[in-house]
Amino acid sequence: MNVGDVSRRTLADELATGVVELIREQRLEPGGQLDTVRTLATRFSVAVPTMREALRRLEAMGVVVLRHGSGVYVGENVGRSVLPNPHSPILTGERLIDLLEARRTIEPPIAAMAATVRDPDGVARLTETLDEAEQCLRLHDERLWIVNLEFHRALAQASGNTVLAEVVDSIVLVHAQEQREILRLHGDESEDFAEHQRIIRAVVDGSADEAFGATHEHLTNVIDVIRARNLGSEH
Amino acid sequence: MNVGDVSRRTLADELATGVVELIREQRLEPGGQLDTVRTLATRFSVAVPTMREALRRLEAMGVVVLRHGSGVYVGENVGRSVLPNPHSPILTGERLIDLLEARRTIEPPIAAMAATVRDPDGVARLTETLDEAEQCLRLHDERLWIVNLEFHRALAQASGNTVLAEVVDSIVLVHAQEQREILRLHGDESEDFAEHQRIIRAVVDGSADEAFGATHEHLTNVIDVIRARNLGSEH
DNA sequence: ATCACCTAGTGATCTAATCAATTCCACGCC
DNA sequence: GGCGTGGAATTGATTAGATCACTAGGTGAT
Repeated sequence: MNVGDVSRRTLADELATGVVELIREQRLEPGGQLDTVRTLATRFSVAVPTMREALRRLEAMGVVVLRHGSGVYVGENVGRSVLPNPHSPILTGERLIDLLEARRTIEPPIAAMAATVRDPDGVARLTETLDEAEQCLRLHDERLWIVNLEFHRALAQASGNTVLAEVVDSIVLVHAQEQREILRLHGDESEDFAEHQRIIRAVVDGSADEAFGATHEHLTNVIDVIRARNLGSEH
Repeated sequence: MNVGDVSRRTLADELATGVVELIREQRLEPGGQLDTVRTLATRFSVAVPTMREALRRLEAMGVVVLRHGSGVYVGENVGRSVLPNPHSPILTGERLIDLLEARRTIEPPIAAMAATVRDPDGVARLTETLDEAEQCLRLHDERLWIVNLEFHRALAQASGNTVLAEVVDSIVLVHAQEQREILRLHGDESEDFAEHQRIIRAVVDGSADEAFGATHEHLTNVIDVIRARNLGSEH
């Protein structure tokens, strides 16, 4: 996205924009159904493969979903500003540290906001992920790493700031495998869980400073573990 | 991107992944040329329109660029984790405040990092945007808002953290028009410029606290202006 | 050396057909 | 009457083939 770019746009690009505008005019929400590919092609006076190219663009952004045999639907990302790149390379070394340090920069103030706002739904969702994590711990369920991702996403949503929520969502999801590996390297799931508990308690108590500190400390611990491991693996 | 999603993938989706892997195998950098669409289709044993659909997906992410009459090239976003959604809705009201508050959360620590790191190239680029902004001010060049965007992007890059740089880049670019309107509503370009100057001076001086404070104050000022304007326009 | 023109290569779009998945409806059985 | 199954219709997915539009490189003329 180049602000001053005046290069010629393809028809597929124009059509993608046109479809998004149609979604907006029809006030369709995520999950809502659009016209069929063939009807959209007729509507915009183009061939079906051309409309398909446009829809593939939108599909890549999660703005639409094409269901074989069913139709075209509005995707969850239609209102989003920031997206994860599903083709992002696996982060290692310094890039992985960058990721964690970025999270350590962004997530503590998010936790403080969540403690300040104390939205009942946000808090409920947070507590829910904690319950799920506890169950995974008890049952030695390897889905724990997924539940941990959900915890961080829920925390960001509990901040009440949609842009920050999208940012954390994007970072956490696009590097889900890395997060999985990080939990493995951490080696102490119970301690990780306890740190999440401490963060939630601070949010529930409305203690913004404690929430900030707990989150910062939690992510610092993670960074330290990964740093030590990286140094180890490079000898 | 749903971590646990096991639904059937389309061929276009598989091909998109295949092309990205090819880019990686061939160690192509942004700007590097891939095989032609027809050759790629042959290589992956699919029809040309199917390969085109896959490439449209990748084009939407900025991972490839299709140049009419020339060929297929690797795009700038090939290594990125976080992307702006070019079809994002224009933010207004509370969503716009969310955007600004997100920036106020993320950018002050970024400025502090930039002051700590004090990378010569980063600082040079920052100073460059300041010179450009000064020129725009002097000549009453309306491109000032673009240069201001560049300032914030350069600041994020000067932090040395690639993930944070991508996040700021995404936020700032996807909502470029809103930023333009914000500068207009601000009404005092010279003051805005002076605040940017103060931030850069702090970075150059290696004063992390001052950089943090100056950035925080700058964005708080912007938020206050927009808040007052929003309250005004809703009566 | 530079500019203009032409050709070949390559992306862009179209037409038309067939294949594959989903949904809906009708019929039969319990 | 309700439920289950099968088939038809609808809709997305992919293919094959053709034509159009743009770019890059090479050659010839000035």
